[in-house]
Amino acid sequence: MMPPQSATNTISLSVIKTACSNCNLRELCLPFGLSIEELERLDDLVSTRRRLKRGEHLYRSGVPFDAIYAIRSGFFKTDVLLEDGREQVTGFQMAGELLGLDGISTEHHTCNAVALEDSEICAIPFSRLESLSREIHTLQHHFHKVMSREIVRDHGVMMLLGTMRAEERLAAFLLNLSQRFTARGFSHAEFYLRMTREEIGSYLGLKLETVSRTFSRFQEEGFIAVQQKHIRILNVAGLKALMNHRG
Amino acid sequence: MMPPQSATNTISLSVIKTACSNCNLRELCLPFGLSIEELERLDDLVSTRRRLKRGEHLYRSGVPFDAIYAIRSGFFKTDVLLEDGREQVTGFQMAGELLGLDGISTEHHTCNAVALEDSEICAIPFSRLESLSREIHTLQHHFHKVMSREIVRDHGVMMLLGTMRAEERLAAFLLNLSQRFTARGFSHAEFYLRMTREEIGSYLGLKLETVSRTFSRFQEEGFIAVQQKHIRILNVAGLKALMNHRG
DNA sequence: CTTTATGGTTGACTTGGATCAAGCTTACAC
DNA sequence: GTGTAAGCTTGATCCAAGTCAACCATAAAG
Repeated sequence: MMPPQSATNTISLSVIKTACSNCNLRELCLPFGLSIEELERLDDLVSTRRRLKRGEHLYRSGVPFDAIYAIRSGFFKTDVLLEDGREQVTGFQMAGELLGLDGISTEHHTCNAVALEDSEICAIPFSRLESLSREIHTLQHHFHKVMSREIVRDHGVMMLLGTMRAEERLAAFLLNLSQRFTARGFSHAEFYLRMTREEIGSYLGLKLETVSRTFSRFQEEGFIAVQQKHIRILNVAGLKALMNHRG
Repeated sequence: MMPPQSATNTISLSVIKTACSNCNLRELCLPFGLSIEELERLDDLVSTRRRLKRGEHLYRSGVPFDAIYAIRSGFFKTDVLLEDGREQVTGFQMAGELLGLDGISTEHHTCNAVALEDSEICAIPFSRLESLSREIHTLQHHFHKVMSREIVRDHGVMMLLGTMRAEERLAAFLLNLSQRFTARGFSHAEFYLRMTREEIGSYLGLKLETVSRTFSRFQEEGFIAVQQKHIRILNVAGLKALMNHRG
């Protein structure tokens, strides 16, 4: 499906709806901290919108890089594939988060980004982002913070994969999702998983059976209620306690 | 030990030696791709040098961030600690590589950086780096590439921790070190490990005994010769082959 | 030189999570 | 509706890596 083409009499409304300055995610996304005038300059840059169906790739490993992407709605995974077919999911991204930072390094994307539900993204041409951030200090600094935050997040994943047991990994995963849904105004205690057990397993360095069994165990112990992809967190403290218990 | 204080008659020599423009690591480090004039502007910024003894911290998790650091000589590890004492080594860094990018996000460092041998670093005040990269496009772009490269590296570590077996992890680790030593003009086949088996294990998500046993197995199979921290790689192809064999 | 501490190796045994396998649930295509 | 495929759950078994323990190597301190 193509982005809606505006008829002449509706252009202004459509433009307003597309702009960063009117996006309700702006405090989570790249515009964070910008003034009104600065925001308007960013609007010029973020002109391209694109809708993706569930299962569609936003980009694939190896393709030339020229833009980063802000998620306007929907849910994505990024993954890296080894030659022998093994997959590592490197992250799950939701509204307001940026995709594509991996491509700056070599000017080619180094992972795949796949929509896990129907989604909408804003493309931000990278060379234009660099020019603009040479002019707008706040934008420059915020962009640096976003990249750095990604590095810090990655360290957290390394910690998880390197030192935690299956229960701890899954508890950390659920608490992280919960916290991010909350930041977006959704319930912290109830949500639908957009990814399969296999994708969760790949992200957490576990097999899908282990993910499934661990969910069941959490349910037996009253920490959560699971029904396929529907999760209710019943005992946040319990999940947190799981994580600081032994190595 | 303090950095050498120059007497008046030796200042110019000392300054020349300290400058990026005369640093033999410049093609591996931040100055990559800069013109002579641009390099000289970077020199003004990278004024502070610091020596660290083996075991000394360059920074600690939690301390305010104000500079990133280029390694001029030596060897570092970065690690993250969990409250219960578990450690995850997030990387090993050598000459020409940057440390401290994790601190930009929250304006506080989020990991520890420790010298694994006597080392020397150049401190680059971050706000001045941002100003200068608003003026020098090449510097800005290269800095973005360096941050992005770190993200890509982290994805590689996730792949390693999430999907590889002990043998594959250790082979990947040795090949990575070898390749980085080569890029610095050292032998690709013979080097001293600066870190303990425990630190290797922490980085690779293995226990020190497993690291030790896997080294021994590699030796039995003729891939390497190990004597404590001294490593000779005898069969690069063999190590590479280990990695693409099954999941 | 000897002592001591830190780090490395190796062996015996255990275990958490993988593997293999069967059956179940849900959603969608026809 | 019914059939089918994809995804999830659960059980039985296995094995790679962890744990526990003893001993060895090297380097620094006295």
